[in-house]
Amino acid sequence: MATFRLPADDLEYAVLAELWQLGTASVRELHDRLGARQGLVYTTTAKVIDRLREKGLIQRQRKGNAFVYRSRVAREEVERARARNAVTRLLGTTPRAAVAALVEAVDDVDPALLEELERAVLARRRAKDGA
Amino acid sequence: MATFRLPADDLEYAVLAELWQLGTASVRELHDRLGARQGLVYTTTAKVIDRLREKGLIQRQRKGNAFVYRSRVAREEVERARARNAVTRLLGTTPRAAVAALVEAVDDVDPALLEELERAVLARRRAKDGA
DNA sequence: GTCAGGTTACGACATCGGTCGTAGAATGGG
DNA sequence: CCCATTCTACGACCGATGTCGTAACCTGAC
Repeated sequence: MATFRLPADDLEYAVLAELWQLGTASVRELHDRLGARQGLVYTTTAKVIDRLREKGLIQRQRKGNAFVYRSRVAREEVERARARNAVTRLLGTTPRAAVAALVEAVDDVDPALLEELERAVLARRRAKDGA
Repeated sequence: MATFRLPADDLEYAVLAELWQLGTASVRELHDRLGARQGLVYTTTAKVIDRLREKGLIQRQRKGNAFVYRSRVAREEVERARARNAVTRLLGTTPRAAVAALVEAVDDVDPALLEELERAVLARRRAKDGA
């Protein structure tokens, strides 16, 4: 059975996520925490970080002989955009079937999140009713 | 605010979806329904279809001077894989926050699907309890 | 049999992201 | 002041996908 396209590892996003958590970090730190774990060489991590900077998603500041980076985008906003994007793609053609597949996927990835999902749905509904 | 990467149009998936719906279709038909709507030229649609064939996701059969195509993969299976994939990526780093963003996204894309989502969650939970 | 018109085959180019190598720049120890 | 260490800059390549253009191909009508 042909696998239906495995997307990239999303290293860029991983870097952003790490920056959200750390606040600021040097290439070295990010590499040790991300790139190295995946067997990548230092310059690979550096390149990814640099492309993020080119896109304006992160900023940097000289510190000693290196730079420390910091995210320029709010985590929530990016999460929202990502989710929005993924959901839009997923629900494009067959919304109902896709919703079921979505729930199933969440459960598969981590059963505990199914409850979380239920809570989130209820919360969202409450918010709407209230509004 | 820098947009966080707009993915491809997923023309390949659109073709697959169309084939699931139509059963079989020629390049011409698919192009009129998909490519043309996006302002693409005929050969672009044809190329996309041909790459799908190379990957073994669809098959074809001569009919007159053209080919008619048919999907080789089950819709459910692909939907599942796509959902699985998207959810895995989304929930990668910050599961809880991501779940909330997910629900919000579903609601934004189509409010009616929020109920559908709730139903799906409950159904899934019932299925698990039963199991 | 021939030819016009639709169809297919396929090479080409662009972009994006992952991946690396090399070369050049900055720094700190001696 | 000089060198080794570290870091940055950046060009290069790859695979996937979107996008076309051109050339070859087939078929049906005459």
